[in-house]
Amino acid sequence: MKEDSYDFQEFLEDYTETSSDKEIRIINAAINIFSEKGFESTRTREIAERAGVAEGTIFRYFPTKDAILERMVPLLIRVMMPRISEPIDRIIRAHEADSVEDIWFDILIDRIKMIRDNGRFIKSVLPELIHRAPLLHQFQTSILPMIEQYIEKIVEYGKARGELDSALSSRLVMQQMLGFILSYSMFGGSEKRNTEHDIREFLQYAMKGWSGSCKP
Amino acid sequence: MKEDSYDFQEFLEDYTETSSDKEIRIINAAINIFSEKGFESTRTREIAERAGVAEGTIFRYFPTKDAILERMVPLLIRVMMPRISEPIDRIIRAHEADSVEDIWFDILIDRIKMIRDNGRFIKSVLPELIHRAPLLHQFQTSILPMIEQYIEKIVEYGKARGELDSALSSRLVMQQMLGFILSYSMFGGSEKRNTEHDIREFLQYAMKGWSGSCKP
DNA sequence: ATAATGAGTGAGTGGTCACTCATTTTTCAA
DNA sequence: TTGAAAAATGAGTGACCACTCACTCATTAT
Repeated sequence: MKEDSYDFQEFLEDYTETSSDKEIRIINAAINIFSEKGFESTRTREIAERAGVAEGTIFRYFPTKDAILERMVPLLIRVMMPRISEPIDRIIRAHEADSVEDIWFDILIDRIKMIRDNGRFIKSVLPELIHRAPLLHQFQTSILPMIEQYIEKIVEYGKARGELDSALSSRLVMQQMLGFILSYSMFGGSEKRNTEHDIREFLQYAMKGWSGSCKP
Repeated sequence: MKEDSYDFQEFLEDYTETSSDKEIRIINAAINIFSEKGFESTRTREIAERAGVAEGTIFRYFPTKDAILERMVPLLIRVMMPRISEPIDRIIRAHEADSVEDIWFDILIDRIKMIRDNGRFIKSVLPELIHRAPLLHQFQTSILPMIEQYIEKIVEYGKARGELDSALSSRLVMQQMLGFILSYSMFGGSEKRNTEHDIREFLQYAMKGWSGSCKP
């Protein structure tokens, strides 16, 4: 039942514009407890205790308990955005050097690492969005189109290099990539597997299917 | 905010051994409200109202509110089990007739249909398992090995027919299949897409990658 | 030295909610 | 028809919890 606490302190300082130490301590505590027991089962008293502040202090920074969660969503978006755009931008920089397979390898490694590193943060926010349509919508409309757009870029790049079938739709590729990341993070990653090997294996079969030419 | 109610009445009568009409009406109401607002935000009063019974009646059949959820998990397992085993058994019956691709097509069609048909049921139970390790474990240990075992069977069958690469691991196939179903149900299925076409498209590329021989 | 400020506090409050139980209604065997 | 047991009821209850507010006190301004 008892899990260790993770410290997002420094991390949060980079992503919030607040200078208040207390506010960050409150969010930090909330992330940890939400991820353990979920939003509804978490008591504001508990957040205060773990943050080392008085319960009243929470309500100086957040009008309601709900507001803590609402504040986390844009924060999660801000954390994920650069983790999505940076690797793709790396590709554009090293444009002609790499094969599409190598590009995807780097992206998948990075994405699975991100989910592991920020697992607690993601687990504290995402499950609560299921029954909160406005927050879910906020999240989806800022993250999904961005991913879509970047995947499209890579697919076009791969087609231009002749590495991908010209009829291949980027929607299908996105589906496959999201699917792999999802199922790997949910089921595959729990055991001590060799992630790099698993990704290579997945990509070799996927690329063979997606390639225009046939190299057996 | 307001969603229609679905009636699992008949459906539940097949899967519970209870003969009590009231108990089924309570579970039916609980499924609907849990799926709309989540377990913690649901009031027992509300369940009673929608079930058309008094609040006290709930506690004649369930010692606590938690027990309603706990009762749902084996129920969900019982619903999913035959939906997983039946299509595979169909394959074994029509053993030499179909190609692996056609078999998988039927399975994916069936699985995505199942998620759509039982979406409300699944949505009412699964999100609550995230922070309830014992229930999650109960669910995982009864569903996952079964899927694993059946996928393995099909992969062996495909290898024997020479349709699949002999080095292909069934773990990878399961990951891909789960991934497709997950991401399709979460993101792809919301728009009015042609599901059969999408599945065919996915399978054609996947099979091309997984095949031992090379037929361009 | 004194006053003003406001972040911080935590006991208190009003409302909510899961669960109880005394009472009423239904069931059904004799 | 009757009466005893079982089922159903819903007002009541105590515990709990998000949020409030009167007060403290360190810091800054005068």
